[in-house]
Amino acid sequence: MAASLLDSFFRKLEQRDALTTSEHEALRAAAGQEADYPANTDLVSEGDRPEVSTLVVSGYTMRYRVLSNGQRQITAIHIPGDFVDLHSFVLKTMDHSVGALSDCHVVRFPHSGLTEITERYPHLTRVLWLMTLLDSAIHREWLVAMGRRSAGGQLSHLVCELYIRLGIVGLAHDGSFTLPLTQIELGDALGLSAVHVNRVLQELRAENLLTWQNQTVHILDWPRLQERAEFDPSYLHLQKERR
Amino acid sequence: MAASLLDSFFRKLEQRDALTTSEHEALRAAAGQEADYPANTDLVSEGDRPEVSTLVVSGYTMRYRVLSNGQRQITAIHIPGDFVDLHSFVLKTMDHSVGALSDCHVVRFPHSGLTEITERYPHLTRVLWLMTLLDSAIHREWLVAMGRRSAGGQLSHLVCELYIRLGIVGLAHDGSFTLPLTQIELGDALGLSAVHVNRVLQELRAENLLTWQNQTVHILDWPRLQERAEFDPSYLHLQKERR
DNA sequence: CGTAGACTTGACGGCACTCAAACAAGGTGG
DNA sequence: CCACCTTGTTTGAGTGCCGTCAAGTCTACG
Repeated sequence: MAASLLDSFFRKLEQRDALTTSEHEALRAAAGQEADYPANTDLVSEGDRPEVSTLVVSGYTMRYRVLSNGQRQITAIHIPGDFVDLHSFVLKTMDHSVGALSDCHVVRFPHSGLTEITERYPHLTRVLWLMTLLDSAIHREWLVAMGRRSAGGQLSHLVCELYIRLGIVGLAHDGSFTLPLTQIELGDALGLSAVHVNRVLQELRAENLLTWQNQTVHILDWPRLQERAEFDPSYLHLQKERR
Repeated sequence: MAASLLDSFFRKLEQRDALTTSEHEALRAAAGQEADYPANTDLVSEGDRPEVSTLVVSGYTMRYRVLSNGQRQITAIHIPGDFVDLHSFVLKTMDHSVGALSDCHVVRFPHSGLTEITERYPHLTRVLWLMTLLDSAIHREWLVAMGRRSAGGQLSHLVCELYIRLGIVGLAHDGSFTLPLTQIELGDALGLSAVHVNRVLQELRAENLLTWQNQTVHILDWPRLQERAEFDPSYLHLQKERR
């Protein structure tokens, strides 16, 4: 039998806390319909008031906002096991859009079921809360990177972060992982122009830190890449704790 | 009798949802000791594992991280009525520090009491969750501003945001509010150098958009300032909703 | 084999940084 | 009461990172 739909999600959870059997069951019971989205389509749009929250099963997604002059800023990159809009369960209205970077398979959790979890499973509620706070911690780290790191440091930092996050759900091995981003999209995530992204990438390659071809990243020197990025994974809260 | 300790907090909550009397009571019961912090001291430090979460009663605070080269990035500015580290209740370990920008008075909520709220008051739990998600939404907006707005737009945007947030808790009137930030701190929040902050401020003054003296901001032309910032307050989720 | 999308390279310009010094204001001690 | 110091703001000069514009290359695909 194929891996369960929620496998990546459970791996992400179990990295941070232990769930009971009934909590696992409650989550499985709350899962609703599945859906597919081709690359470059929106899963949710700014202004929407979703009645469901969407968990990525496979594929890469992003949160983004577009300014009136057409400029775009990507504020988060999501991977399998991530809820892309769990916050809409509480915030109600989407203040940004979520788009598919690659073809995606997702499963939807009706808000009614999530409400029920908050009524009956306080610990599980805190763990779901935790999932949204991890996103928040990543936002903060991106702010630090954008505001105070060089372009090369910022890009290195993003690679380090994704390598760790993908490793947790089994999508990174031996320094390699898939990353279906064009250089334009990368620029939109880093707040840089595509041209400059290209040049910075070349620098990192020249320093023998990594290669990046065919949507595949190979990290050649993990310790030196971490140094380059001043990467400290504390903000990903990888320890198991009783929440 | 003076205004209650939790007044600003309740105003912030009531802006987004209606609380029952017993929910109000539960929050009041969860409040613990009060404390004072002089300006330029830390309320919480990176790496701490607080047993309490801190609500600002009066004064301004910030969240920040310092890089190895001494550069600092401020990732959030907090005002009265804000929890500065409610997320530590769930995340357990602080991945950044919280400092006082001015003299502050705070009240602490032991995590044990918050746990109890999550066990007995599901709706109130969702409202507390909401408070952390508002911070998250602000983080995203800062990311957009840093990545894709001009320095002048970014600074204008911050002023607009603070004006609205301070208005909710009654600390902004007729376009004016107190903001105890030096230009260095402002630069650390915007990801700019202090020198450049100074020049951008002069531009905004020259455009007759605002004045900024003695830690006091006067907005001279709110509509034009909003335009300059492309400010859309949707991300502050000001509507009252049943959460 | 032609086209579209992504990547790459070059020239040039400007926004924002650094370094440095001058100015303003408040606080302190002689 | 006034030197003196500290902190914050302002101004100037020079530099550089990064953006824009434009063109050319490479690859996938029909």
